[in-house]
Amino acid sequence: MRSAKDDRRVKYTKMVLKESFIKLLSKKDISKITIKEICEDADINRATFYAHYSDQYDLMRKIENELLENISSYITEFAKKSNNFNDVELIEKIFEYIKENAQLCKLLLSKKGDLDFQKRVMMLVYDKNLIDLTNEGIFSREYADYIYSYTITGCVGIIQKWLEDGMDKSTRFMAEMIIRLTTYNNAPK
Amino acid sequence: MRSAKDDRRVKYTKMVLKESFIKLLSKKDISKITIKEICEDADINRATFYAHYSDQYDLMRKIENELLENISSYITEFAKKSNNFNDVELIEKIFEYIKENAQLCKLLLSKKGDLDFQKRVMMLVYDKNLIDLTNEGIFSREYADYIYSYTITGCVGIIQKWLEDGMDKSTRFMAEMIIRLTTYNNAPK
DNA sequence: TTGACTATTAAACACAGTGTTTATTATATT
DNA sequence: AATATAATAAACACTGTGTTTAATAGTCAA
Repeated sequence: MRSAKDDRRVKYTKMVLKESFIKLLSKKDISKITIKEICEDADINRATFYAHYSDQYDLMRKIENELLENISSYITEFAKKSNNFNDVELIEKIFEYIKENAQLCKLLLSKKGDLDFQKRVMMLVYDKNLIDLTNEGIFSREYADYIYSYTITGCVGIIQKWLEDGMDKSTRFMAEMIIRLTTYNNAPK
Repeated sequence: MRSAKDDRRVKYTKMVLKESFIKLLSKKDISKITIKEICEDADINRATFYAHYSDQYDLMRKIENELLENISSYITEFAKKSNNFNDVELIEKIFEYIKENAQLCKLLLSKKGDLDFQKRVMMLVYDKNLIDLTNEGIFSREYADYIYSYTITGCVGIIQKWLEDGMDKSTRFMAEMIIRLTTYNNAPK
């Protein structure tokens, strides 16, 4: 069962292209990065780039999706190993992951990054693991949807600030704060 | 006191360039929009574009700043006219402005827009007019900063959802919800 | 290790858009 | 009406794009 995806050459090509792209992204905005430039840095033929990606934005999107998958399995792994954990610990895991992968995360989760992607990261936690506000009957349906949006984007803002400040607060401090801020008890039925 | 800014020709040039750019932006991503394309649509010489803007991102930034100023004066105007108003009414004004300028606001405030700009819009309200959480002594300084980030970006998320849903909730409904969500009473000193 | 497979390569291509300059024309302001 | 200057058309060299070609080199399964 031979697949191009498993070919060492392909793996190498994609790896170095991603590395060079990230290196460039830390220096300038994606709109100013050219494909020629990425390929020269990676020492990969330009035609080869086009065999895998349509442009720098496509490459970016694929890096984002990979990060998303990595965070997801990181959390799943944690949930499997420890059979007794609470919400704070789970959210702490997210912060730990970000800290361990700070270089990339700083680029993708900063205020210059793509908000839609950042929301998806937050949804990883909230969709699967946290209290469903509607089911608890605290809020009406129409309220719950808005609260969900508020919570998700609010958390994005928190993480951005944490990254901007050089991640000086502990992961535990952050996780506890998030839990506190996202637990509402002051809205009408 | 003659200034190039006041020249009718300049005003016209800038106006049609902005119009064409916004028209294009509603059809495709800014990264796919070329200066040649903008100029052809606006029927303006390309050299003239460069006399005013460095590229499409520069043009975008200037449109954003203008919108920001317009919202700001819209609010100031309201505050001047009515000598008795509360926070809900003030926030309602923001929603009203967005509704009145839906075409542009949908582009700049949507999830594809620039988060940093969107935060600045939210700060217009929060910095000047709403309760200073720290001063009230409810939160410690380090908490207050994070709560501020959470609140600002959270509000961005709410407005995005409102726009995505076709602004079907009333401006009053939205304003009251925002007030309710951004009034915290469950954090430690 | 061999042989089939295929990813990568260098080179070339036409093409589109960039950013700037030049002399000329058109318009605005006082 | 005179002066100032914004906008223009045309041309420029240049950079990057996306694709194609035939040759090369690396990979994997038997």
